[in-house]
Amino acid sequence: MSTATKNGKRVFLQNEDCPIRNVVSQVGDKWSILILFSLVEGADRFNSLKSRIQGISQRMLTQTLRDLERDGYVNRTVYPEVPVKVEYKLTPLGEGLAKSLWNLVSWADTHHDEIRQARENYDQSNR
Amino acid sequence: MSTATKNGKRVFLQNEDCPIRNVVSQVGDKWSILILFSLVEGADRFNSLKSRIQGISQRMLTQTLRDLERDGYVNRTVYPEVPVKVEYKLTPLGEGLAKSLWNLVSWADTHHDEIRQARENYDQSNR
DNA sequence: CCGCATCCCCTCAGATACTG
DNA sequence: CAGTATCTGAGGGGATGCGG
Repeated sequence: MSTATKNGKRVFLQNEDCPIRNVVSQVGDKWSILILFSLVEGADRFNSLKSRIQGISQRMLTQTLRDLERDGYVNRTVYPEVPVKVEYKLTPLGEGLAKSLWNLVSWADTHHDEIRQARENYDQSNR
Repeated sequence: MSTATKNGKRVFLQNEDCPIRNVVSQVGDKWSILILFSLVEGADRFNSLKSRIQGISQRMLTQTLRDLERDGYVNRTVYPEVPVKVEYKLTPLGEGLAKSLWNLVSWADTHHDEIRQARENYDQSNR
């Protein structure tokens, strides 16, 4: 895991190739997970995605899709019709990622109230 | 999941309280996961964490620990010795989060090469 | 030992306008 | 329809110096 050990404790290496960072830093941004989970239900087109992911700008949708494509999570297919149609689809790698994210998402869903409660308590104590 | 449905497709709401965003935006930052996984092995002190997480600055370690504490993932205990000793420890909530992140991390580890390969291919094609 | 305060750069991301 | 280009403000995060 790009880790070493030092007096019995795991040390996380800073280096370029830490898999945790390489994956999480991509997936952890503001939009990637939402796009990923939108595409789990099947291929979809640019503007359809845009309307399903509320609040995303055209710019960020384009950019995030490019990044996801670059990492091999998403395939982009252009259908040269008029007007143009572009479809985005998860690759097997992308489906694997989404699957391994599912735990996290359902955990987040279950414990959401608990977290919000903790935040309130903390903010009240420290003001 | 803070989602609705529109002609058979899931729509992700933009609103304040999307659990996915609330959890992922915290955990998805540059350092949180590394700290979380460092603490899975047991409570630890500030400077020990600092030396285990290579490249983290004092500022970001402090700040990220505060955020994790605020969300209820981490407990902070001050031992008024001389010099002071401060210990950080996962709460049950934090342990639950770490556990649900484990899938993702091990997936990342397994597919790291595949992703790097995809990146290289993409970068070569688009230059 | 464990922080907080300050300064400062650089990237992220929204708004807007324009193309094939 | 599916983008690209440009401008801009907000904030993430490093470096450094001080304080209990």
